[in-house]
Amino acid sequence: MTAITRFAPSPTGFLHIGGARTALFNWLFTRHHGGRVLLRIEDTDRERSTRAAIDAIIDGLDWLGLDFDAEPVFQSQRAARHAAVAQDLVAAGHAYPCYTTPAELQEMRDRAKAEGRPMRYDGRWRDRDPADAPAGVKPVIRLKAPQSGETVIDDAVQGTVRVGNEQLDDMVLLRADGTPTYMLSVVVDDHDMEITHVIRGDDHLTNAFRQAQIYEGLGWTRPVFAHIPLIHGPDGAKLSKRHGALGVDAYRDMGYLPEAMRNYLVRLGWAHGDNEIISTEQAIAWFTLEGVGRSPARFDFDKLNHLNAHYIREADDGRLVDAIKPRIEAMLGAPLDAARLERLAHGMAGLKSRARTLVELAENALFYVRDRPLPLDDKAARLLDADAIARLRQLAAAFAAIGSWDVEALENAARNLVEAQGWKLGQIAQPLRAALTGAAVSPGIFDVAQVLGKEEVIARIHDAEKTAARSPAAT
RNA sequence: GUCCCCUUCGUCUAGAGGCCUAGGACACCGCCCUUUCACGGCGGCGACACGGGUUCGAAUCCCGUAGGGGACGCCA
Repeated sequence: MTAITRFAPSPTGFLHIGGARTALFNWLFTRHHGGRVLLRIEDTDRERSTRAAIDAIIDGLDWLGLDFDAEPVFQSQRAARHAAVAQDLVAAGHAYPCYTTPAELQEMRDRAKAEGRPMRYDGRWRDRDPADAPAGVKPVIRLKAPQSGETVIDDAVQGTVRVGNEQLDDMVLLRADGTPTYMLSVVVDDHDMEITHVIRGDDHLTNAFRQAQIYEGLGWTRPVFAHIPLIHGPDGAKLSKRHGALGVDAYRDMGYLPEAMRNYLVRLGWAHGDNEIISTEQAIAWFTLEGVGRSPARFDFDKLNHLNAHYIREADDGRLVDAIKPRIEAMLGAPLDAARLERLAHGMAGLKSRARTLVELAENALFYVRDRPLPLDDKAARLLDADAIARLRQLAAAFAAIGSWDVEALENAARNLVEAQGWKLGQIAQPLRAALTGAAVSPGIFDVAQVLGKEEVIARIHDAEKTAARSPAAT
């Protein structure tokens, strides 16, 4: 099968997580079946569409690693084509000018509301002679929709969905000012772009009925529709700014890796057996519409974090250093020199199994590149009591005597000292950790010492002695 | 209100009539590993919304009920 799909956001805000998933599904689907994914910017609402939003969306898609097979189509530039199609429909007798005034429409709306039924245009100009047109009123063009029978959609995700045609009315195709409405634009663009599969959020499911009627009037064959469930917030309601409705750029800033994001998003509403860790290649190989669920899913940061931690562990050390460099420089307020970057690279193996996000990774890595003397957190300060300092002094002497500065030598030196003195390893390992990292938690302390180098280790131990002397830690 | 859709552990889900005393993952709780914290390993807690059918047999099929969501514009 050759598939042509499209992702069609309206640029009235950032690319939110639901849109990102819709884009992902379209992308996966076409990459799986072979074909093309297109991007169409639905910017016909010139009031609300902004260049900044367009850039944010394209930028977000790019970060997620979703590429398109052609330059984006801007819907606003196709208005003339849309209007021409509407006129064709009028000529063919499938649409007609309607001179109903806003006041009359309001009247219909009020009556509908009073009678407890949805507002439906009553078709008063449907078969009326345009010669009756009141002077000075610009008409809208409405579709002459079927009034009986039903419209049926065979949705690839939702199954067969049907609605009685009496539920639908003659929708506006062209506004009084001659501009096309969304319903018309979408149909014409999808047709002209030769879209074979329309994969979009199921908030569009009811629109599909009306669009099907337009296809009908035009005599065009319609694409396969696939309406995927929306992503909901933790409370089960539509994702709003209150919960996770952030732009994908916000997730980038929070330190998520694009591959983690893709893995998380593809598992939201789609499954392939019990597989959880799914590479993009794997997802392409496995992705089909049959695997898409019908019920909405809630966004869950815990699971995203878990996946992100996994992909951080898998990531190349150099890439991670590059990723946290700007974050660390921002925290330090100064650029990192080559020696410090080197330290980060060497320390990365121990760092990356302990971080769920790049933000955490950067924070945990800070001690490697900070200027001496290191600030101590409360727990570290408490670890460095007088006894601990005394032990550390002996440890420093043992370290100073080490010839080959490797992890094994460091650990042996420490263990020998512990044994000779009848201590427990923790009695020097924890104070050493406090002295070298300023915290009670860190990667393996001999690894840290190895990465820091002999000179720095001895110096940091001396710093700790001085600090402790200045303000004796409570016991 | 009307129409449409949805309903398996707290969350994401597997399940397409017997393989289900319902499986996996996240989270949570233990234990192991261990100098700390992670990682990893092992184990635990925990769900078929409810009520009727159909069937020898239902999480799976049908009908109701309840709950949730979405759509009802000369917005997209």
